[in-house]
Amino acid sequence: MQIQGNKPVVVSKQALQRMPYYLEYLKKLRARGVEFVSAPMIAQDLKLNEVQVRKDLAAVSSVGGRPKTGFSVPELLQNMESFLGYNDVNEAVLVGVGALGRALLSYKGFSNYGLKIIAAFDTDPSLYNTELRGTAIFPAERLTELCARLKIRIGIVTVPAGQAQAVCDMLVAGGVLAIWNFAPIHLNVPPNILAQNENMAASLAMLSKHLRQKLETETD
Amino acid sequence: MQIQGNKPVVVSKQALQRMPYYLEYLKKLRARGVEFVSAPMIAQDLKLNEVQVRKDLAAVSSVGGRPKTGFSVPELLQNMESFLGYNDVNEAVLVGVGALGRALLSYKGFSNYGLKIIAAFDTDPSLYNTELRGTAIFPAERLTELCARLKIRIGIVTVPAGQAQAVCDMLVAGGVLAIWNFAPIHLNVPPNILAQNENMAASLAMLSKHLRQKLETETD
DNA sequence: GATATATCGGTATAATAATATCGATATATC
DNA sequence: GATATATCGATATTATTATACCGATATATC
Repeated sequence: MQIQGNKPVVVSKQALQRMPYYLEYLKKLRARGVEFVSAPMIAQDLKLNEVQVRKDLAAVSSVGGRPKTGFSVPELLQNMESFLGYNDVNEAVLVGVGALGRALLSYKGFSNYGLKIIAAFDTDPSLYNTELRGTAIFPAERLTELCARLKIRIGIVTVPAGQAQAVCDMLVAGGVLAIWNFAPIHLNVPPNILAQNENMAASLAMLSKHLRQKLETETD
Repeated sequence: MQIQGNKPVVVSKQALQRMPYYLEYLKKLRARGVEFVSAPMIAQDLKLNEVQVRKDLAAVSSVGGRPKTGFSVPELLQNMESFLGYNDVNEAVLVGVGALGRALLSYKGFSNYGLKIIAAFDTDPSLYNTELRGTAIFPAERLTELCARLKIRIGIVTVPAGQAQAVCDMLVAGGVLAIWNFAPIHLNVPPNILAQNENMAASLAMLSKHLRQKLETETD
């Protein structure tokens, strides 16, 4: 719960996950020079419910929208970015320099989301003391120590499923507060620590199920 | 809705997304030689509600569990894999051979999920007629044509946000039925076509919000 | 073999999230 | 300046999902 002005605004998990889509959409509008946008308009373009959009916007926007006009695009953009915390930078470490780890290290876009990966870790000695796109790679044994020393708050886990829990424990021991987990397993973390799963296997499950249904009805 | 035996079993979206975690968990049990597992046991390990687990299992498992014993691990595993469709192979194309696209092409694990990427596309001519880990890269202009000819059903979109909708349209034109979208935008697709978003920006939003709350209460 | 009990499966309730409804109002239009 | 209306914001309803409850039963234990 967050207090803005004097009305308490609750944001559901789902709503929070929709925010990045609003943000991208608003950026597109700004690029086109659009000054105002209404909830029904956004709803139409993003294929969402009008009321849902209005509630979502109410949660982030300090200033209300105006009848017949809607919301100011630049204002909404600023509110959204500050709401999502993309303005202040969070430093992170990445553990597991495999294919996926490498891709994330190479991705420049994270700076737009307030994320900065400042070190990587792996167990492969041939990688030690090398760099990938400017990020140094350290031995996994030093994970806890370096997290603590550098006051790292975010750990990105891109190791195979079998090692993910061990890595997670090391991150927690190092004082990390939030973990972005790409392994398809449940991580046990203490309360107060967030384990956010990037559940690619779940996406694949959705794809697979959809396809099966389509192909079944096709052959009926 | 799915009919097994003669009782209709509905699987909620959320339940479907939990399945991969059950699957990995069951694999771990099998590796340890565990023969039976009960819903309360799974719930405890995966930090889920016992009833939820039982309902989820009921949705996939043709055979019920037994009091005092639970479910047979191998049986459950088999049911889960066939439920998720990981046994039959779906062919896919990938569009956008950037950092992320490369990572996905390099990832061997997709075969475990019944996914096989058989071609990649990009607009960079220097990539044409090259291969990445055995997957040929074609010009993006040929996307629709090749999808249709190869009867591809799944498209993986790893292009920047600005191009995602155009790529999506080409895939749909080529007869693709399901799209796995990594761009942080909403894709407009016809009904019957699934646009499954891998919403990494949403994960970052969750991380960012959690951190902000933690750090705020710390300084109070 | 009798008894106690862990677990199951079904039904009921509660919590959460999405959508519908409606009066109020600022602004575009005449 | 008067009027019509698009949009807002608040409240009510519905849908979905999660959790609690409870009788039935197979099996472990004595």
